[in-house]
Amino acid sequence: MTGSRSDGKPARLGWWPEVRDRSGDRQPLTRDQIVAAAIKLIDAEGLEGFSMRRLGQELGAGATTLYWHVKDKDQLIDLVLDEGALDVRLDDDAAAPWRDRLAGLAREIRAGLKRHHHLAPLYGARIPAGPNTLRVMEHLLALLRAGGYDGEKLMLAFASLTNYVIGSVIMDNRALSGPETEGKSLEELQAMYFAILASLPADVYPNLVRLIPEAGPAAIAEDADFEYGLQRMLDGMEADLSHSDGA
Amino acid sequence: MTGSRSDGKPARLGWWPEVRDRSGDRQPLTRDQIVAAAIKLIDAEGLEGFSMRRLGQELGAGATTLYWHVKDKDQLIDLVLDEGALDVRLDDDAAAPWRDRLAGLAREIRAGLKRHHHLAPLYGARIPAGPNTLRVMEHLLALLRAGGYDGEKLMLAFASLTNYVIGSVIMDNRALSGPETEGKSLEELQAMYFAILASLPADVYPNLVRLIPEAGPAAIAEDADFEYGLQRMLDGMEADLSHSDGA
DNA sequence: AACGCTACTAGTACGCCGTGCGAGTGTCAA
DNA sequence: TTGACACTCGCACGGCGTACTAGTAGCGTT
Repeated sequence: MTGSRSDGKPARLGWWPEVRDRSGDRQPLTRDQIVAAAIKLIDAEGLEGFSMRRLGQELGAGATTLYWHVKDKDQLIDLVLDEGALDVRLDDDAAAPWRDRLAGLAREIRAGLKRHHHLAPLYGARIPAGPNTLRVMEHLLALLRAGGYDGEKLMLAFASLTNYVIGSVIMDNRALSGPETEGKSLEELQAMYFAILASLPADVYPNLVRLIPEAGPAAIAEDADFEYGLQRMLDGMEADLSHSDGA
Repeated sequence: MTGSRSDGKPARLGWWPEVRDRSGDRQPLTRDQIVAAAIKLIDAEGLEGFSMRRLGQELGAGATTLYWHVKDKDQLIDLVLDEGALDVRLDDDAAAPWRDRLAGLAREIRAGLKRHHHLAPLYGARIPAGPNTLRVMEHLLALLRAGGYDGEKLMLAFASLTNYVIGSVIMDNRALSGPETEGKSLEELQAMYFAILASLPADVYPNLVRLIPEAGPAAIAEDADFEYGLQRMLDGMEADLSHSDGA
């Protein structure tokens, strides 16, 4: 390998500045590679650690090289959101009861969003209208329609459901203000939050102080609050639909 | 007023470089002033236009002066959130039906959050545990408890409701990705979004294409979607409570 | 074999950003 | 008069997004 002289090329002296042989890694960067690396970087380091320079470094490329494949940091983020957060499997069982299918889809979307939880703050800033997003939206709309939603109410139900799902994801991922929260995990942050609530003056905030101890572990479990609100909203939707049927 | 010589101080020559007389504006900067100016600046220019340098300039102070009053940009943002977004009036009518009081409070919180709509993306990043936030939380908890919520379910209902309210605010304020959205108003952004949906291939996204035309103006009206989901969730909550009562 | 076109890479530089540091300045108590 | 304190601010550092421009590799054409 090194210094072989019979490959048809002139011998090269090791200490002499050679042209770098890049025949091997010459396959150029692709946008997909960049997006994938960005997702990986954000998952690993959070949004703080994500910069164009850093991403280029991660790819073994110059920072400005990325700008040939991508217009903007914003555009890259849109791609990341659509690729990373909205890659949701949509294989629901058409034979199952409508309500269960709807709940399953809502859970699926939530799980997709939570899969890359550092992206959560971005949902509040951008509407990614990419293929994955549109596919999920279309699927949800079709399901709502299958349950009897139509016309004006279809849009209202659609918006309400997405508002709730995204809201629940965002609320799960917020960093507590005040105390130092740098390298803390979500569980640690939650524990800190609970400690603060418990330490409040009980005469001013009687309900806040009692909230966590009274709730017990079941209410604190992952997805418990999401599930409760989801079921209540579905309750209301079913009732509303059957009421409209009767009218 | 100008040049009066009888005030006990030596006469000053107008053209001679005097020590700046700051006895008038010498009242030092306060944290409250800074927070108020930050809110005003963000309201006027959005989060993009908000920087410590810019804020200092707005206050006629050096950028680094702010750091005597405030630890961090992050800390300042926490203060801004608590002051600006959570200053909600909590004067509800205790004689009104429980459900109406709850709906009113939810609307009030939403309206407070929307009052400074550029702050919306920040709700997804920070939990402000300041006095205003805590006051609103306490009030909502008390109201839920008054309706019959208790123990484990109190926390679940509380979280579900706040998830939904905040989710709805955030979703209202997102900028559409893709097209240029720089100086656009929210209405213009919404119109652009609708246009994109309408332009989708109808064979792949049949429901998305029909969504807006079929929904009509009533479904697009401000707060219409929020109100629908809120009512459905309250439906479900009431049903759940009465069911628990009976059991 | 030579040329030119296109796809792609990357260094430099500009104007922002948050903020640590240290040197200042006015006020008031001793 | 002195000294402590409250408060202000310029400077500088390292990092950011990205416009611009000069480059290089590979390929199709001549």
